[in-house]
Amino acid sequence: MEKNELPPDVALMWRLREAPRRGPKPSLSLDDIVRAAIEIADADNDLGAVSMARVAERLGNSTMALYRHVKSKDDLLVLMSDAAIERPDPMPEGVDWRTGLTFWADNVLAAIRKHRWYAKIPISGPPAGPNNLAWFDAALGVLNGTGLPEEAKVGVVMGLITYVQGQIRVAFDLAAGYDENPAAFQQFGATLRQVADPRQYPAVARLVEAGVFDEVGNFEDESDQDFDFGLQLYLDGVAAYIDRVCQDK
Amino acid sequence: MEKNELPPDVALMWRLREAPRRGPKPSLSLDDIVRAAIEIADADNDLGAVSMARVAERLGNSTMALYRHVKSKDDLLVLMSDAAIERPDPMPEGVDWRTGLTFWADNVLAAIRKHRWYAKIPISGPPAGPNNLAWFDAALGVLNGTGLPEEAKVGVVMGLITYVQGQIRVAFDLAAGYDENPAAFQQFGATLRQVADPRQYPAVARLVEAGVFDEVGNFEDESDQDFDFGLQLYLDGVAAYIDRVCQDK
DNA sequence: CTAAATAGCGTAGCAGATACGCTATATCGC
DNA sequence: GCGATATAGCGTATCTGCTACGCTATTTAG
Repeated sequence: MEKNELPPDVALMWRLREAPRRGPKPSLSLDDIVRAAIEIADADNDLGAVSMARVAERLGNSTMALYRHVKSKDDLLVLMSDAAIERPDPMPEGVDWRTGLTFWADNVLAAIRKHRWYAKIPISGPPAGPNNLAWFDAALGVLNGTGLPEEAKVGVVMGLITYVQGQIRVAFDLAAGYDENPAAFQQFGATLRQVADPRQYPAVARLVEAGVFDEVGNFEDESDQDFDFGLQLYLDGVAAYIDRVCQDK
Repeated sequence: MEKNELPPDVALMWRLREAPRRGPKPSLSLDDIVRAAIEIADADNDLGAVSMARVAERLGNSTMALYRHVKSKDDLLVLMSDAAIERPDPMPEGVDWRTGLTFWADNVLAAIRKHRWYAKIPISGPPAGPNNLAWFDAALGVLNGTGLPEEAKVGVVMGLITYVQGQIRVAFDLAAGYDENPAAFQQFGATLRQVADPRQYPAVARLVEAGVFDEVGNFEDESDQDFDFGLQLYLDGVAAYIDRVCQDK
């Protein structure tokens, strides 16, 4: 298996292009481009604000110059997503797996909260970027002490990733919607009250009756609490699973 | 609280526009438009194929005619997403909560698998469409026999929704990527072998050593298995939670 | 010194969303 | 009935954005 058999986009992500020999010195670097794109997305808090023209403008270059460094805009988005999550914070020494995974999950959310547009980037392939891989590695490493077989570790981590990705999609997309139109959220209880016919939606109607939707607290706090509640339920399940597997040994 | 205080997009979704009095008979209906848009997205298996022009063409109308029925394309997307998930299958009689939630989750996945583009539609507000609400209601209803307080039911269901949304994002986005470029997936193991330096990525390197990425089975089957594994872990956690709460009583 | 490879860029084509205003049509109040 | 009025459909035009193509200048291999 040779180096050149790597798919070109992966090679790009790992910065594995062999140094070119002839031609003018590049005035742009891939890192500059990715950084500029991230800055634009951050500044506007909106992935839609990233256009090739705007990225080029920020770098003082022409639009088409970017295409010497990325194959397409989609390419750039993938590079942005790997760059934006950076690296996980170092895991505290000697923590048990449960503390470690909770730390990890909170860490992911904190990293992505800095770049809310992350949720909007299409996942087009396996997570092959260096930063993504570092996160994956960190989560796996936490399970080293558990005695789970490798396959099982992957399953547990995949489940965790799935849950975290769900939170990213649900909570961050919603947060973007909230910024755009807070009224829709504040009216949600009232809307349901009008629209949730108790015959068709008995369980929802009961919630409305119980006033569950009436107090509108801090949006982010609540979604963090919901996330943590669900996460702990999942980890309870993992704990039971570890007991089960290790008992058999 | 009057009917007219509903946000206009919500009113649209619930088809609550009062019958207009004057003007020509509409030759287009909102339902036609939404149905046509869904058919296009399904046929191309790609949300990007849905353009206002193409939807109009399929209906034999001009592009701009659509704008008499939807405010914007984003509006149309939201309507599509609520319409596409239809209603949940009726819950089998007398099932326990665990069977019920598993049934529900599998049901969601099956419903969305018919419309893979669903994952790409931005969530811009609380899930206020009639079909979405029906799903929410169904999941809540399953927990009726458990004795959990209303707030706790919401938490459990929100966690489940989060996990399911994660699966939708991860698995379905990946499936789309797979269709586009299967090679990237088949090479994934080999790619990691080259790129996963054991010093930087010890846990991943161990997986590679163990050959976890070597056999490439059926993509959808595997992702279903992963989903179910994680789901059962979560439900184990819910079971423990229910025990805890009901013991206190 | 010449050939080859490469960086940047100007132009242009194409697709897509949608604002605006026009025309025809149906209904309301009289 | 009859005008006033609101509404449906649509043609045109504008604006934004991605990117193919080809030119020029630059650098280095041989």
